[in-house]
This record gives sequence, C-alpha cells and structure tokens, in this order.
Amino acid sequence: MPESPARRCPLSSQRPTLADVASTAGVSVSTASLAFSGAGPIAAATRERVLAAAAELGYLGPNPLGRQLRSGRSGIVGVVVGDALRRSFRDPVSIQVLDGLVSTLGEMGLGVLLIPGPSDPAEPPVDPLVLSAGMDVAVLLWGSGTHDPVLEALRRRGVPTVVVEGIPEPDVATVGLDDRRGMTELVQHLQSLGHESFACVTLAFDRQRGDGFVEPERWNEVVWQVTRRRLDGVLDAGITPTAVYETPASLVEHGKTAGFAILSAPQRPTAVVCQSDLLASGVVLAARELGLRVPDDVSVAGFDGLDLPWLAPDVLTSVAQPLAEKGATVGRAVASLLAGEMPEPVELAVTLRPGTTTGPAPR
Amino acid sequence: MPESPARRCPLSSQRPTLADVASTAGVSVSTASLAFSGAGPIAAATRERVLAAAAELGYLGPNPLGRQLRSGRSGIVGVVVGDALRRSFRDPVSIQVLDGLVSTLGEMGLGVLLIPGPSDPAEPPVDPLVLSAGMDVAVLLWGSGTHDPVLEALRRRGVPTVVVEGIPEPDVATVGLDDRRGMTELVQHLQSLGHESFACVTLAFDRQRGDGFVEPERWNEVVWQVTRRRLDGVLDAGITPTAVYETPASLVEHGKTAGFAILSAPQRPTAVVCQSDLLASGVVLAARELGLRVPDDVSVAGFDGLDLPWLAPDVLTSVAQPLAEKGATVGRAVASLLAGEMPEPVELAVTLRPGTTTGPAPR
DNA sequence: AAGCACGGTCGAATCGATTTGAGGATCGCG
DNA sequence: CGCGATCCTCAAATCGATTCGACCGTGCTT
Repeated sequence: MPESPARRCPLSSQRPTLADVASTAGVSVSTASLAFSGAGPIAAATRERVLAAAAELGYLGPNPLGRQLRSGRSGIVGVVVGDALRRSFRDPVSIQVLDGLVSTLGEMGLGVLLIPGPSDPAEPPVDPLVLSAGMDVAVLLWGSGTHDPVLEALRRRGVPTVVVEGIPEPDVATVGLDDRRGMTELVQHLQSLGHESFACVTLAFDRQRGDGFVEPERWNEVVWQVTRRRLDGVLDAGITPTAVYETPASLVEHGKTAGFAILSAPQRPTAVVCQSDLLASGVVLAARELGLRVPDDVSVAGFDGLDLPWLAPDVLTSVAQPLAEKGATVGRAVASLLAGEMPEPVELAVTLRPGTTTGPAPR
Repeated sequence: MPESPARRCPLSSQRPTLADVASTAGVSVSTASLAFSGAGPIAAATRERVLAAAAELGYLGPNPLGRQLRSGRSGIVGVVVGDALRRSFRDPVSIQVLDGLVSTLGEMGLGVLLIPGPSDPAEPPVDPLVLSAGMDVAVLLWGSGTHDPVLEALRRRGVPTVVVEGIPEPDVATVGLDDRRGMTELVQHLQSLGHESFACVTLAFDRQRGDGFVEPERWNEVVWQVTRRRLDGVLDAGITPTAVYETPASLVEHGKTAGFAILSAPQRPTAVVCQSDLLASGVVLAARELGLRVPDDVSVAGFDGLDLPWLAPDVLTSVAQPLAEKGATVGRAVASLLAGEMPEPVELAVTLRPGTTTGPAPR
C-alpha cells in the first residue's frame, strides 16, 4: 500500500498550506478543502485523515486571504466615523449605533473596520484606508456633507456605500432620521409652555468646526446635513432664534461653553434648544453654575434621547431617536447592498420625550 | 502598426481587472501593474497609455484582495475590546487608547478591525471574527485573564498578538501598567491624610461580572488581571479594607450603586478607593445625594486620570495613566511583531494626581 | 443483466494582483 | 561596425484557497 511520499512540509519552509496537508494526507487539494469547509460530500474517514495530517503538520486552518480572493469578498465593512475617534467615541450616539451595527453585522459574519473620518481641517480629508482597504461595503456613520470627499472617493472605488443621516442620492443607500420634524415638535412643545425667546446650540456647520455665535446670514449656509436639518426644524416652527451658537462637536464641555455664553448675555432667552443631549446637558450645568434654576428660570432641551444618569435628579427633555434600531437598519442596508440590491431609503421616526428640564416660561 | 485586438472588457462582464486594462492598452499585465504600483522602471508614455486605458474601461484600481494574497498581508489589525462595545465605548479609557492606536496604526498603513470581546457570560466566549478574520496581528485591549479563551484561539491560529494589561507570556507582546504600585501610593497618600478605614470599589473579578460586596475569602480569586493588580496594590499598603465592592463594568451608574451601598452601611469608611475614575465619580455622586460632603465627610479617589468636566467644581483625586502613550506603545509593539520580532514587555508608569475629592480624615 | 442514481474523489481552472529573471531594443562609445 | 551598458517590457510563476465538471465505483431498480 503505497503511502504518499513521506515529505512533511514539501517546500514551504514557512507555514504549511492546504496543499501540504493534502499531500501528507494522500488526498487531492480539493478533497482537503472539502474536509475543512464541509461544502460538499466527503467520507468521514477521509475527513479524519485530512484533519490528522493537518494536526501533524501544524496547519493553522485555511488562510482567509486565499478564501477572500476566491470569493471576491473580504467580509469587512468599513465604517467611517464622522469625526476624530477621540471625539466620536465620547458621543454615546455614535457608540450605540456602532454597537448595534457591530452586532448586526457580526451575525452576518461581517467585521467592522474602523476608519477615522475627517478630523483636522488642515489634514487631507480622506483617510488612506478609504482609498485602499479591502472592504465589501462602506458605511458613512454620522452624516455626510454636500460633495463629501470621502463619499466621492468611495464612489470612485466603486465601493457600495450606506450613508447615515446624509443626503439621499440614487447610488448610495440611505438611513435617515426624521429629525427635522422632531425639532419642530420640540419647539412647538416649548411654545405651548409659553416660551417665545429661543436660543439654539448647534453641532458643527462644516469642517471648520466653529465655536461661537453665528450671524443670521449664515444660518442657511450649513454644509453638514445633520446640523442643517435640525436647525431647519427649529425654523420650521416659525420662530426666529435670539441666538444660534455653533459648537465644534457634541460634547458636554462645548455645551457648557455655549451655555455660559448664551445665559450670561444681556437678553437671556427663556428656552435653549440644543442639537444633542450632550450639548444640552452642558447647558444645564452652565445654568446651574450661573445660579439659574432649570426649568424655572430657563428651559433646556436636547436631541437624541440618551440616558444621562449624572444629570440626576434632572431628566433632560429631548427628542429620542431609535439608536439600536438605527444600527440594525444600517446592518440590513449593508446586507442588501451585498446581495446586489439597492435598498430603499429609510427614514426612522423620532419621538418627543418631555423631561424635567423644560417647564412653563418664566413671568 | 497592429493595435491589440479591439476588445474592451474581453470576458469579464463584471468589473474590469488589471488584465483587461493591460490588453486594452496593448501591454502585458506586469507592465500594467508597474504603471499602478510604480515599483519598477516604466516609460512615462507607457504609463500614460495604461492609465488612459484604465480610465476608458472604468478600472477602479488594483483590487486589494489580490494584492493581499500576493503579499500575504491584509494590513488589518484585529482589536479585541474587552467587553461588549456598548460598555467598552462608554469607558473613556478604552476610547482614548483605541484612538491613539488607530492613529499610530493609521500612519503605518494599517486598519483596525473591531472585534467584540466576551460580553454575556452565557454566550460563547470567542467571537467568530477571532477565528476567521484575515488579520496580520491581534491586540487584546483591556486585559486578559488566566487561560483567556480569546488568547488561546489566537495562538492556535498563529496570529501574533499584543496583550494590553495582561499577564506577560513569552509568546505574546505585552504592554502593561505599573498600576499596582500606583494604587499603593494612592492608599499611602490617604494614610498620610489620617485615613484608616478604607472601602474599595473594584472592576469585575471575572466573566460573571458580579455586582455587590465580596467576602474576604474571594479577594485573591480574581481572574481578571487588571482588577487583581489594582486590588493587590491596595493590599500592598498593608491595610485591610472594611469592604470590597465588585462592579460589573467601569461605568458611572455602577459606581453610584456601589457608593450608595458603601456609604449607607452602618460602619462608613472615611475613604473610598476605586479602580477607575468613572466608578469614583459615581461614588462622589452617591455621596452628594446622601448629603455627605466630599472630602470633608468622605474622601474618594479613582484611577486613570481622566478629565471629568461634569464633576465640577470637584477634581477627582486619581492615579493618572498615560493613555495616548499607551496607544502609541501598542502601535509600536504591533509594528515590531509585523517585522517578525518579539518586543520586550513594556510597563508604563503611572503618577499620583491629588485632586479635591480627598482630604484629611474626619474627626 | 442492463441501466441508473449517487456518494465520493480528483484535476484543473479561477480569483487578481505582484515579482523575478530573461530578453529585446536603443544608445553610446571605441 | 561591433560590443556592452542601459532601459523597458514581458512571460511565467506565485500567493492559498474554492469550485465546477468529470470520473469511478457501488448498490439498487426494473
């Protein structure tokens, strides 16, 4: 019974490959492949033999790179977080969506490749990974602007893309939020409480990420879609804010700075509407430090519907967005793109959630 | 002059490949490859021709998968975050290290693949990505336990690995922290302020992630290394805590729960030493809500050295660890592994940073 | 007994690029 | 005019697996 020639690890001084295993086991490469993948009929005895040979040679299992080339799939989804990681990850919204996304994609056997978004306006706007990483699909988390350079690059590479809270376009999948209407409802709620003078604390207008009051002329020159829609939502209610304050990022400290600026100004508004809960909680903290009572002296509202335990005993009035569902929806859109379809744009609903930081207008 | 046969996109109904471009341009595949990679001498005119052909065919650039197979490298570093993303990402420590890591690796042309660590004790402890993703190196962020199943799996696959704050072992690179000594110094600092009764709030002991007081018998049965070292550091100071409270994760709300439990117990300690700043700030909040003055009635200290603006006007006494440097150090370790070397274990220094939440012991 | 279905195995093609050593053209110089 | 040096270009091998179609026995059907 001629056993196959007793060459263990024929040429490869390196790691053994499937071919080595096959030759050691005395079977063909295809059979060896079958033994591992299980994608075809194979006799139990044969599989045993292959597995034994693999163990003997110290074969570490099929090399993913080979499989990937063959299948044309890397199993990797590139997720562009819309800002420097340091900032993005301090934002519970990004995190929760990312978490939902990782879970959903994980169940589909896909991994998430983290790609930093545009951070410093000075730096080149597109991370090299966007240009070269082997990803099956890309996700632009957290908005795109008009003529977004990252989106352009992905288009040029022909990478199917899901844009979250961006502008719906025919060649990309879109998962949006009904945040514009949500903001309008929030303002109307405040109006029904008697408020007439409103200040707004917004997210960044564009890559410059300004930090300070914005003149009315610029109110409709917002590049970043999230900021734009939420501001438009406020204006839709038919009011004219006494002030609009732009912050560079959705962080408590920026909210606090904005809060101090707004609440210590000569004509203080009775309500401050913020584009995120973190900004809003910063404003609440500023108010407290200024000795103002919330909501007796000033009402503060946010957006996102986060749990902020350290704001206790206050509960922020907010517009809640379905964070986990957002992640799952993006996951489904990714699956759809992978299947070669172009999913319909989705717009998730938001719900007004009154808390203890808003109340009747003073006087 | 016989132009190559005018077949645009010869067979491939799919995307054009380098071969298609080459045949359209009337050159060989190798030459076409050179035109893109630039790794060899090529006439300017030829390159032009290849590039023109590529443009004409709508060639989207070299397929990363092909390149990866050839080079044997995916350019991807798998980062296992030590907990469910949702929780991990609410921890500024993980985030800042991850941020530093992504930057460092990004400069080296490497991408970060996010791999969820063990979350639910019920679930299988190893994410499928650990078993199958095509990564060049893996990083276990945030500690490993003894006989960590994830580490075992990576070993079996032969993936070079960096372990952060784990047990130094010969076949993995290690980046550690001198947290044990830091904790001892912290306790000594409190002792010098006259404190004699200490309570400890710890991170999770093991995958079970208990939530409550731990009997002294179990104090040396800690699986999770980070928890173990920091607890040992406290014991090194020669004290016996009046209580040790285990929390399931480093989050403010868990600190708060622990704080209520510890501070409303019959014999209240004068100092609470926490294994993270988030836990410590939870304890501060609990103290405030219980009407206790910090640090007059009780001193609270943490670990990590974070900026926690919303704790204002208090500044947490803490032991600061060099977060950005940690990320960079891990990055260097990864580079070293990729170069085929095994880097020496690194132990980063921590520094005591007194704040306003600790003071002389009462009475 | 011929024919058929089927489980099991194998050979060869394929995925898409990189890389090496060989070879051809051109040029300069003796 | 010949020889060598230089500069490009190309054919072929390679990376490591998957997969399709062919092939070959068995065992069962009619």
